[in-house]
Amino acid sequence: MIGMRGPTPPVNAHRRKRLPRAVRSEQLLKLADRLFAERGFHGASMDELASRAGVSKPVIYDHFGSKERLFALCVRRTGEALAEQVDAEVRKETDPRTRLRAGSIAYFRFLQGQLQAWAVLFAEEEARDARFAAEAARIRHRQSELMLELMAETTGTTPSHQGRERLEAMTLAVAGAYESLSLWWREHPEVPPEQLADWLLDLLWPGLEQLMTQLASA
Amino acid sequence: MIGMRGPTPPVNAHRRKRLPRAVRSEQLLKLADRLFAERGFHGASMDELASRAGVSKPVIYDHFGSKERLFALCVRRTGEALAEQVDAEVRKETDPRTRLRAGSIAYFRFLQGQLQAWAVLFAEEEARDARFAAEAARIRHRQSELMLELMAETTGTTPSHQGRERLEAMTLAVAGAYESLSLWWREHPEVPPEQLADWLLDLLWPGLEQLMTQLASA
DNA sequence: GGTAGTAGGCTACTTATGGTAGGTTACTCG
DNA sequence: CGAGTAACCTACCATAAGTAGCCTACTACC
Repeated sequence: MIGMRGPTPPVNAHRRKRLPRAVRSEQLLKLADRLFAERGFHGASMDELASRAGVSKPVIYDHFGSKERLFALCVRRTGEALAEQVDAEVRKETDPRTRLRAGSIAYFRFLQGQLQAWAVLFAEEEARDARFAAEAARIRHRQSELMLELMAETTGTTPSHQGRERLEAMTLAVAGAYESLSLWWREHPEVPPEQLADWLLDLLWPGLEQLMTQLASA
Repeated sequence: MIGMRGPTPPVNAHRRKRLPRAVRSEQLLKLADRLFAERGFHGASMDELASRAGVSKPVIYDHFGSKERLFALCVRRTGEALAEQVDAEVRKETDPRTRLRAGSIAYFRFLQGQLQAWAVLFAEEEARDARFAAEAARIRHRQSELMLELMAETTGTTPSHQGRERLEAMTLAVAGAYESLSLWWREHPEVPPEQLADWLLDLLWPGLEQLMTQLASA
């Protein structure tokens, strides 16, 4: 019967447990997180994910459509978690400079605490393929938006269109600096998050403060 | 004779012109630059490159070994060109702030003038796959090194180990800011390079200047 | 308790493409 | 003018993404 064609008689079918869709999705996402972190995007195969989940490949495709969309989802979830963490810490403070410091520390602590998440985000730079540019950009935009929001709160004004454009550009640039520093950090893990935060504050705060007052009065 | 196996009788072999290795390499690299810029890394196929070059696939593999290495080479070349351009412009000036401005303008002009190169570098973010993390990082490091060198020139001192570590981290962060702003620029191409440079200078110079004096005296 | 309907699952396949084995031909140089 | 080699070819393999088409465990309802 080897090599016979057509619909196959059941062999394994009775062995596995069926799960409700939402549960299966969550399980697959968690396993995918781990797998991508371990092997990177292109190193991870859908077959391996299927095998780890004890499920066949089409199940995964039924849930996520494609490998890219699955990866994008993983990145997005991690990015959201990071943003939430930062947001929460920032809102415990009121003074702008202290807020930036708190947010920075939260940012680096998140990466430190979840090396796995870090890898998924950009440590391995897997997240930065063109196919995920949108997701990578989304993360920077989240940070940028948060900064914009806080700046508006602080200055109590809404900048002009010109000013808003500039602010957006600058907050994205700042987010890029954080991202880049995170990569440097991988080779210098002995530096504590507070140190990184203080370095960045010294570098960026003077310019940021001036920018805020400048655009608030404009 | 359809489907026959074994060594094939010549069919096309006599048609193409043979080129010296170096010339063929250069031709392939240029075509690869264009192809990657058009389709991105994963969208470009070696078969298409071979076909465009009027050559068969093994020729490419003989020259570059693998698709990844070919891509890495393209990225590296473009990065070198960028660095040279920036370096040249910077060295026309002497005042530190003016130098940074000149370098910044050169940086953005390069991207503007060579949209193709931009795409290969990181515009499409293709260059940022894990497999090319090394190349992407190399570009940031080039910019970082240039900054470090210029700072040393300016202050006329060599910082301590501690200071050097911090400086390296900060210059990489700055390079990340440039990179990130470049991505923002893609959606706002009407902003002139000088504007971007001035924005960044206002944001970064106060912190950088202070950093320089601080570490020069330490 | 049986049975229709469906959510959840499976096997086996196709396709696309990176990469290679092994051989042929044009060019160079003694 | 005949080695020897550089440049090149055809035909193939291997891997992994993605799909067609079918099966079956669970639920709801009679």
